[in-house]
Amino acid sequence: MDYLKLENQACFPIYALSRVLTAHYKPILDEVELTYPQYLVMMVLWEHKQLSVKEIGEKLLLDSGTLTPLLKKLASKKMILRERSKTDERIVKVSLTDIGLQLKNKASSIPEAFKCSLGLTTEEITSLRTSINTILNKTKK
Amino acid sequence: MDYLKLENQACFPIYALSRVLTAHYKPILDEVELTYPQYLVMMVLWEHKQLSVKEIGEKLLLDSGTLTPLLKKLASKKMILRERSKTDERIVKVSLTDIGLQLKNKASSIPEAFKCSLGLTTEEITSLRTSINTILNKTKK
DNA sequence: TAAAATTAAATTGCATACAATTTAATTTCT
DNA sequence: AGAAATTAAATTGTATGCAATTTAATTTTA
Repeated sequence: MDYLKLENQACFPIYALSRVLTAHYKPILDEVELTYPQYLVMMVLWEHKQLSVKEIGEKLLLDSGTLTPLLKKLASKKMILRERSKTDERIVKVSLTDIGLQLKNKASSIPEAFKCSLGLTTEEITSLRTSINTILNKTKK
Repeated sequence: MDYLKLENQACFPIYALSRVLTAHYKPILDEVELTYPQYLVMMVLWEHKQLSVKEIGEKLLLDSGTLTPLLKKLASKKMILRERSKTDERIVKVSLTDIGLQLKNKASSIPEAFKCSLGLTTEEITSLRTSINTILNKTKK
C-alpha cells in the first residue's frame, strides 16, 4: 500500500472534516455574530462563568497568541469582560457581560440547527464523538 | 443534557484533533521543509503528476484563495511548476519539478514516523480513517 | 532577601482558511 | 457573430493558529 496516497491518510479526513463542520456552523453562527472559535470560548464561559486565558486555552487547546486577539474581539462586541486579577497581575480573568450571558438563550437552538444541517442521526454523531474523543485523549499528550 | 457544553460537542474534538495531529506532523515535516497543507499538495501531485489549481482544490477541499499563495510558496522552493494551460488560459497547471519528484523518496518515511509519533495501533488508525471518511462523505455535500 | 527561574499574557511574524470581489478567458445563447 | 453567462485564478480583507520572543509579575532558591 502506498502510504503517501491521500486515500490512505487518516489525518486528511479529520483535517477536511473539521473544516467542513465549521462551514456547516457558519450560517448558524452568523445569526449570533460569532465565529466557530469565538463560539467555543462563549460555550466554556457559559459553563464556567469566569476563567483565565490560560484556563480557556487548556480547555480549547489554544494558546495566548490565538486567544488574546480573539478575546479582544469578543470584548469589543461587549460579550465578555477582560480584567487583570487583583491577587496576581499576570492573570487575565475573562467573564461574561449581561449581553454575553443573554446570548446563551439565543444560542440554545444552535446545537439542534447544526445537527439538522449535518443530516446525521443522533447515533452517528454520538458514536463519532466517542471514537474521536478516545483518539484525542490518547494523542493530545 | 446541556448541548452547549463542550463535552457534549461532536465538532470540538474533531477541530481539536485536527490541530493535535498537525502538531504531531510538524517536527517530521520540518525535515522536508513542508507545512501540513503543503505536504497534502505534494502528496496529490506525487500521485497525479499534473493537476489544475481547481483539481487540487477539489481533492483537498481548498479554494484558490488558499491555494494560490500556497502554490506560489511551493514554486519558490522549486518543488512545483505553475504554468498556464496553452489550450485554456484560465487554467493553471501544476506539476512537479525534479526536486519535487525527488522529495517523494525522502517523504516515504513520513507515514511511519507519524504513526510512531501518534502511538496508536494500526487498527485504531484504520478504524478511525474509515469512520471519519464515512462522516466526511455524508457531510461534504 | 536578592538573583534566578518560572509563569501568564501579549506581541511579532508567518502560514493558512475562506468569503467576496475582480480579472481574464471561454462557452453558451439569441 | 456578439452579448450574456460561466468559469478559473488571483486578489482583498478578515480571522484564526502557532512558534518564538518579550514583558511583567510571582515564586523559588541560593
